[in-house]
Amino acid sequence: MARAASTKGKTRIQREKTEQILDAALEVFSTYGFRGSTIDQIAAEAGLSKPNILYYFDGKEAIHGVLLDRLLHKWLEPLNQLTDSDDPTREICDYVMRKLEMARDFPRESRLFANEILQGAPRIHDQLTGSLKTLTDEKATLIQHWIDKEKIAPVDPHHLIFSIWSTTQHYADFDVQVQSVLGDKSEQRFEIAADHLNKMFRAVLKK
Amino acid sequence: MARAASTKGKTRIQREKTEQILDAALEVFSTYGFRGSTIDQIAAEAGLSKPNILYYFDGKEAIHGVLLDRLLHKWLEPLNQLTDSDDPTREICDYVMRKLEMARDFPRESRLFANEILQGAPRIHDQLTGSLKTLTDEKATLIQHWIDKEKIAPVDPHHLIFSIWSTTQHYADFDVQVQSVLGDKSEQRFEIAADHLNKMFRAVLKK
DNA sequence: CCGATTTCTGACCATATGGTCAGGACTATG
DNA sequence: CATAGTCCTGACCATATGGTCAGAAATCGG
Repeated sequence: MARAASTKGKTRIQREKTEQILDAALEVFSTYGFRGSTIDQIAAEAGLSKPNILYYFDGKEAIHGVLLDRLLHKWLEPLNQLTDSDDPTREICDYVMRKLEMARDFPRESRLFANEILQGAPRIHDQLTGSLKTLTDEKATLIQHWIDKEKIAPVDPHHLIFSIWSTTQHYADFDVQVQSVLGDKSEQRFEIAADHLNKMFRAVLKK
Repeated sequence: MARAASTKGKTRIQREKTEQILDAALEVFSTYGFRGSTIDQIAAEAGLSKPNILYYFDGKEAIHGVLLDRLLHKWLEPLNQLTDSDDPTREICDYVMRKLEMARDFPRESRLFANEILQGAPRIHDQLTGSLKTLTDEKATLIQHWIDKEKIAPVDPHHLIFSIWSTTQHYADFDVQVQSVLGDKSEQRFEIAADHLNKMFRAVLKK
């Protein structure tokens, strides 16, 4: 256990440096994945020395673990907000917009998650089959209710959710590709994406 | 230059071993990304010694390069097949199905590509802004023609293509997550995905 | 079956990397 | 301003990793 980490967030310096390190680590891990990242890179990004990093955290794995914990919480939040409503289409489209905003505002978190999943999710497999599955099943049931009440068109709820996840996260995870293909029209990519996805999911859900 | 690579694919052994190495490398690189993979891993996967690997290839980078070259060719193929037709909706849905089949049959290639893009596409940036952009622009123009002729509903062609890419590749790149969430219903995931995506894109394109 | 060529290996090297540690520098507090 | 505790560093270590090389082993053509 790193000397400082145990008494978590006690002093001002501890709080500041911890955040500084986590921010740098997010930058590095989200780009190169866990195995492709080095403590030296994180140290350089944070403007600290390697031993200083290891003064605050037990090691590379520990830093990564904290980031994943925070991430998963943040990740489930938008879906959590999906609740029953008189206007299910609007409710679902609002969810799509929240996810797209996350892709725009927190692309590093999205890429960290993508990297982890791509590599087989060795460190978050339990959460995937646990809290993520539970929440997804719950919301899929809600969507099925809407279908049963004939408020939206019949769609497979789980795969609808997959489509929402994939289309929105694409703008974070594959941003390099999106910008390359769009060229000079890249600037407004999120506005146009919002319009497009809104249209698309409305069409899918329309009875 | 590796002694064998220069006289490319001359002898039988060279052809066999080269393929053996590339297959092992695809397995490793697609899982751990370029920086996270080691020659030792590739050697172990291929059942060869490290120096033997380096007898056939100039180094880690060279192996990765060959894989990316092959990948990009394979990647552009399904989109290439998108041509003018009396039934644009069917034409586009066929493309969606081809992409989904690729996600199912060549998940390693999809993940290799995803890893490369996630890490900022340092090695294929030129192809992204070159051949990929050219082809995508061309097909976007075709789609725009269909819209102008009022054969399909008005959609942003580029973002429609992004939606196709993301929804289909999701089943390869995020397969661990998909299976975790679906649980025991994972078995038929590709059949249900095909049905769902078919419905979805038909709804989007319907006038 | 013999010499020439190709294929393969163990031993080795330089560097990178995760991590440790003794002790010095700094800071908050009485 | 003394000092107890916190914070930080240079030097160091063990292992991992990309890559090399001399020569052994296998293969091939005649």
